[in-house]
Amino acid sequence: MIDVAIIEDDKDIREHLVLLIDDQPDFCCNKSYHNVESAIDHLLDDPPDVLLLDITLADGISGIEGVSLFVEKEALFEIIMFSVHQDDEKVFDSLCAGACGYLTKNTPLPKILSAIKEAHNGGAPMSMNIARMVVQSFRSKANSELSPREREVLLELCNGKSYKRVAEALFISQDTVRTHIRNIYRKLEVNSKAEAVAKAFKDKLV
Amino acid sequence: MIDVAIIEDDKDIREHLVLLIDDQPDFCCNKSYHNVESAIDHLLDDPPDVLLLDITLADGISGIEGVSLFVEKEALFEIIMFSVHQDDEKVFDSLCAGACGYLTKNTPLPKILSAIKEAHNGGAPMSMNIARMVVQSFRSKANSELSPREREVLLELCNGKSYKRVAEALFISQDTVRTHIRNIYRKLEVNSKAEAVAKAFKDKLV
DNA sequence: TTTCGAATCGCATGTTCATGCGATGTCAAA
DNA sequence: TTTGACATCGCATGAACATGCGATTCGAAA
Repeated sequence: MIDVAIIEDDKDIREHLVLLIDDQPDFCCNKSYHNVESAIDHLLDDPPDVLLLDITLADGISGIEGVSLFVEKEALFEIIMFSVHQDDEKVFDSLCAGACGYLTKNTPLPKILSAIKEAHNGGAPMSMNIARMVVQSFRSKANSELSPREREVLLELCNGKSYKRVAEALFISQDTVRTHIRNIYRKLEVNSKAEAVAKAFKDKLV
Repeated sequence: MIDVAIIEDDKDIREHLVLLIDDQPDFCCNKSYHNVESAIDHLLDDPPDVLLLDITLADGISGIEGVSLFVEKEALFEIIMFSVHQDDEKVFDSLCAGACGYLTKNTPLPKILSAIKEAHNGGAPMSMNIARMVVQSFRSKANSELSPREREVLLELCNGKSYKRVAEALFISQDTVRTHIRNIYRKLEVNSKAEAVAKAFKDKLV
């Protein structure tokens, strides 16, 4: 028996979902709220197993801020975001904040139910295209304008090494390190170590 | 009708899978190989829709290197990794290389089939705990030992700004920037901009 | 066979940075 | 009401870095 809570500002959707979910044999759903403010104390006191959380709440705390709040307070339940949006930003912000899943609102009931089960069993249910976005975000750009040796040098920089220590690590002179870094800067269009390191992380060269 | 190819070094598993998948109404599976080397030319010439790729191949090119190869050659099919392993490294390396999904070998046939469908329809099928690992990897550590102002300064550093430009951006003197950075270094236990930036990215403070 | 990128090394100069030691004012918590 | 964290500012010095202009060698591609 999975105890499901819902925060959703649209009354129709909310009540509809509550009825449908509560009607299922293995689910119960008797905690529903129209915003985070009215839910938070209650949900912390009497935690459900899984929370379905709308992102776009009418006013006050947004769904994403809500996730952060629950995580800060060390809430015990899993949070699945429920949203019409599928912009990168909302998705990644939700997951960074601590949601374990993300469903778009067009998800049919059976999928919602299996997502809730999955979240409760330690999974990370996501709508198909959301999952693809998430996986895509890992793909490294493998910036191949850098030579192999330059990539090695950049990697050392990303580990915080000074010219001297890079030289030691790669068994070359500091002057050679200097030359490689010069070329790296030209190719990456930067002109400081910090910028090079930042670019390396942003472009997933590491 | 989804055309499935398999690279798997264990003869029993391979032949078993081929038979099971090919037997399904909406699937065909007549491309199976025991390693990447013997598959690559054929799969590039006559691409399937989806490739199930074992990670731990007996010898030669590993499954992960295989993904990189196919991606380099701009192969047209989706790749689902198929592995007994669920170490972070193998999973993330696979996705970084360009796989769109990751199944553990204990996955029952119906799940394998729906994963293949999902991959073919633009999804990113993953075993439950793999998906959770992937989602967890987004969670920001929100290192709160830094003060708000220090976080702002660090953010500017991550954008590659010099002390002077940070000072301009935050409307404070260079000396104040220096002080903040001093404190950031102490708290993050680093002693250079590059290290601080690297740590900021690694710890997802940005 | 010549050209070109990659990798190696050297030197010199000016800039930026790291770090030591100060200081003041505010605001909240103890 | 005193402590302590935060934010602000200042100065001085040595170390690290950025960048300019060289150079040689090697191997692959043209």
